Amino acid sequence: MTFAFRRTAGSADPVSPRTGVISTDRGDIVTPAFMPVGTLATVKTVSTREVRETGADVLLVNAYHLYLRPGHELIGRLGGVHRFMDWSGPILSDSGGFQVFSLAGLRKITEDGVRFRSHIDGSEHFYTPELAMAVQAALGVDIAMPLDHVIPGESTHEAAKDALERTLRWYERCRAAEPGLATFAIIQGGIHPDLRAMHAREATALDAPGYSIGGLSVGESKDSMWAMTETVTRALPVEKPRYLMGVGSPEDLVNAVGRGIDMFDCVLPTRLGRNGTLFTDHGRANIRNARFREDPNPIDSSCDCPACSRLSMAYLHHLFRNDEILGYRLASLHNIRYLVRLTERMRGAIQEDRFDDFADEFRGAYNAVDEKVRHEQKEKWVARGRPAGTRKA
RNA sequence: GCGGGCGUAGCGUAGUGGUUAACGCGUCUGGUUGUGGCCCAGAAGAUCGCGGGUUCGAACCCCGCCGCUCGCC
Repeated sequence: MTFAFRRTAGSADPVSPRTGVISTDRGDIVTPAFMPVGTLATVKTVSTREVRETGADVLLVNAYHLYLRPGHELIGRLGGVHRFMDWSGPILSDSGGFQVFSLAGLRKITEDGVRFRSHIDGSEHFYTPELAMAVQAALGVDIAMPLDHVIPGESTHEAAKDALERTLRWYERCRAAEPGLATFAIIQGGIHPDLRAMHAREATALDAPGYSIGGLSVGESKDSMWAMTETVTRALPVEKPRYLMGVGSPEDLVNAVGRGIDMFDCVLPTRLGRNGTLFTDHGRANIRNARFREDPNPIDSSCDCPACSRLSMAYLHHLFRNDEILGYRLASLHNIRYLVRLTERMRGAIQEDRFDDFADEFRGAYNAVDEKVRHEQKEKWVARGRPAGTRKA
């Protein structure tokens, strides 16, 4: 299996924006890249052909979910996950470490692995680094994640240190179990800068094909999220791809690329899409809002997704008001296309060495509407004689 | 025509003498970050069918009227 990353633009500063190309047997991934999430071997509500048309190079699937149902061995017998879901491009799988942490019941973590109960039927399972890798190998993915020990965001230094040391040991077991798989190292450490830096340095010494930053965007403040991201990217080698797991929103993508991140995955575009929230350059728009009832314009006139190129906001509004499935699909496609297009725009800006200007302009326009909404809310409170910015007691 | 039942927010209902009339849906507005389409949070909205009476106090008790509904001629 081939896996290679080459930078195509950007400086040698490890905490600065860059573009690149990841080469795999199933094609190239140009970076910065947004990876649509297809947890259960489906990007919810949309076909792989439609996902391909958004311009996404790579999809994400989840080993924990596919292990529990329908089973990695079954998918293996059917020719692997690419064939199963009909996606010929690269696929990255998450190991399931996060899901064991967030979904499963009765977790018991030992040095060997983690015993947990399925969130589906309560059945008991023992998930080990070796099993996580066997699952991902059976799926036949192009990039794998090691099993990591995920801990709550507010964990103490001691607990975070213990978890990251275990994650390091598990990483070595994962690579030994499936040496042929391109398996990234996941950097943990909670919100403790010294641990983050230490983990990044130790993982760098292991010469991983790429580095994932885990355990962020789980409730910590944005300030500490970006501080941790910088701490980690500063300690990572420039010539390897960096993947910020589970992030993010359009603002997050811009902020992360500015700090040298190359890859993202996030459920936000599809989850928000299913709930009627659409990304635009002027902030989020809730298509259910009454102001769109008769709006003949597309969501975003500069967008080339199926909804924006042919349909009005009034129609999308109508679909959502009636809980029509087509609405979920069109909104998901728009949001994915929006994030993919955002990565395209950022790549252009990096190549032309004007990323900072792009980022400033983007933030100004994207936050303008939020400011307006906040202002209107404040006016309403003031009009009711309530102190601005407070809630009813 | 006679007899019964019912009229409470846009809809469906709760409240049968005691603070400021409650709930669900709907409406309006936020939220959602290594995915269950859910869910969470907040807001607006009611001259309790109309008129009169009893009472310190009425959505609630009494009378009349109006409307809907069921049954019987």
